[in-house]
Amino acid sequence: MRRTKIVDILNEEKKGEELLVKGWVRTRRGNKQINFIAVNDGSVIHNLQVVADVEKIGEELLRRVTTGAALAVKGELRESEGKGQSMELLASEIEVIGDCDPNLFPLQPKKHSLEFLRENAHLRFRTNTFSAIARIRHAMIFAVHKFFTDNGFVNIHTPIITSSDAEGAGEMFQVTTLDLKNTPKDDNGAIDFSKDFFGRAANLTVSGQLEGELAAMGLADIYTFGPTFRAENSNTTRHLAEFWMIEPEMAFYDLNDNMDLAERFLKYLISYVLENCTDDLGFLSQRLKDEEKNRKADERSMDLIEKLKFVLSDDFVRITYSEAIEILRNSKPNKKGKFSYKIEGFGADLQSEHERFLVEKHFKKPVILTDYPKDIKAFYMKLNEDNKTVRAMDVLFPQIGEIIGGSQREESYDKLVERMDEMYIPKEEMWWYLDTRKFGAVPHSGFGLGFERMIQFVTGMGNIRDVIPFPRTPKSAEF
RNA sequence: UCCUCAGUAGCUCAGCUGGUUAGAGCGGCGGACUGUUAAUCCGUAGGUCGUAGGUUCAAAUCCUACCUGAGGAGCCA
Repeated sequence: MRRTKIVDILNEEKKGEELLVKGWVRTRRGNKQINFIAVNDGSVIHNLQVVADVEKIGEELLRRVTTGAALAVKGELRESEGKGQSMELLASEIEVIGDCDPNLFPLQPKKHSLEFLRENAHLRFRTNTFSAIARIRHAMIFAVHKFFTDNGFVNIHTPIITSSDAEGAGEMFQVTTLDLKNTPKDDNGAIDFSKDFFGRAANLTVSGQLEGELAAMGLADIYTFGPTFRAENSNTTRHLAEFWMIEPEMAFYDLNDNMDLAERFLKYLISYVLENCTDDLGFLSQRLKDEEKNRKADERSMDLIEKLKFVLSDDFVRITYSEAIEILRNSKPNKKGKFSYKIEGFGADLQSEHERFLVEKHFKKPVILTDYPKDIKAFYMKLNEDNKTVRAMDVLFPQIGEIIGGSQREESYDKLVERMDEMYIPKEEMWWYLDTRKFGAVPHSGFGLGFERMIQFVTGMGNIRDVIPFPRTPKSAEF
């Protein structure tokens, strides 16, 4: 007999059928005559209630039906006599596939803290919250590929190991096969990487952008979707040392085209999840509501699903950095000295408190900031005519902050070289990048979306370590 | 990396202005209950009070260092 997934039982008319169900026990309760077993098989957030006649199934076997144990249950699907569910499986036969010692199994049929579950990341797929997040994460992975495929983009696998250390996106993890206890030295006493595996120093990538640009200069519209590594000692709820990034790069796109695509892309992902992950979103939404009960009324945030629909319904606000500075300079908190960092005028780097003010208080919707001062942005961004600002764009979301960073790229060879000199970027190593500005250079643009931050927004999870199965952060690489 | 807070039973936490034998709820186990929904009721076991040092007649409680975790900041996605 073939096993039926619980998701299919709930979605299809199977009343009266003899079925085989396999899954893990969430809870068992009952009395001497009858037991109720909540079984979950990961296919859907809902459990299937298995009804076991104690005499028929046997007390001995039911004793082994503990929270966490794996079962195979044969029985007839029928309408439930109880109230909490419409269907239930009346067991004719139960097999314990895998026992689970209730004294040792860490997960109990009760609420656990997210911190505790993080320490038990190997088992947290058994919980409602994490199975919901995992299914939503999967749906979004699919939606990313679908969006770009439908729009004629080509997916490019950019290298995970790179030898370029000029990308400037952050501290890098070194990759080496040298014996760390006995590293070869050159004449100056420095480590001689010519003896290393690649014949040069190598790192884990911090961004696929530069290679993505190469591909866009032939395929026109490409995107990458891969792991990215930052060795920054960042200890926050929105940073990981290993995270997944989506980086589209488009030839013939200017900054406006870039913003249009970014907005359309984000809205597509949200609407895809709204349409396809109704049950899981509903669960997470309720979870947040329960959590918010402990908070003061004015600190409570919008319902998760409402919040997602709200983002879809409005255009994102698009303003320049200079306009944002003016708004902030004249804002109440700035005048009253409520900001930790006072805004005086052009040139200031926006702090999270300022971004949050713009998004959550002033506009109350996602904001795209453009045309930042060149001094606080990367070398490859296209210089504006004012010679002061660059065609950068940051998409700011409530709670998350910067979810997308992008720009129109500098396509002029001379200007790019000038910027690299100003910022001490070694040109020799970047000959291949500069080549694209020599041979048929065209205006082009792109952006990077932190995938986990997007999942945070969609699931409402406060800590980024809870939206990736096995988070890598400073001092933490368990599992 | 900086600031703040926390670390006591399997989990969530109380005890902390030093003073008998360290508590509760949940979970586990045993029992009761003819349909339960985080079932309910009765009983029961379970602790090197994060680690190391110090102060004291006496430390879960005070001090120092370290480790771990959380929140915020910076860096960014």
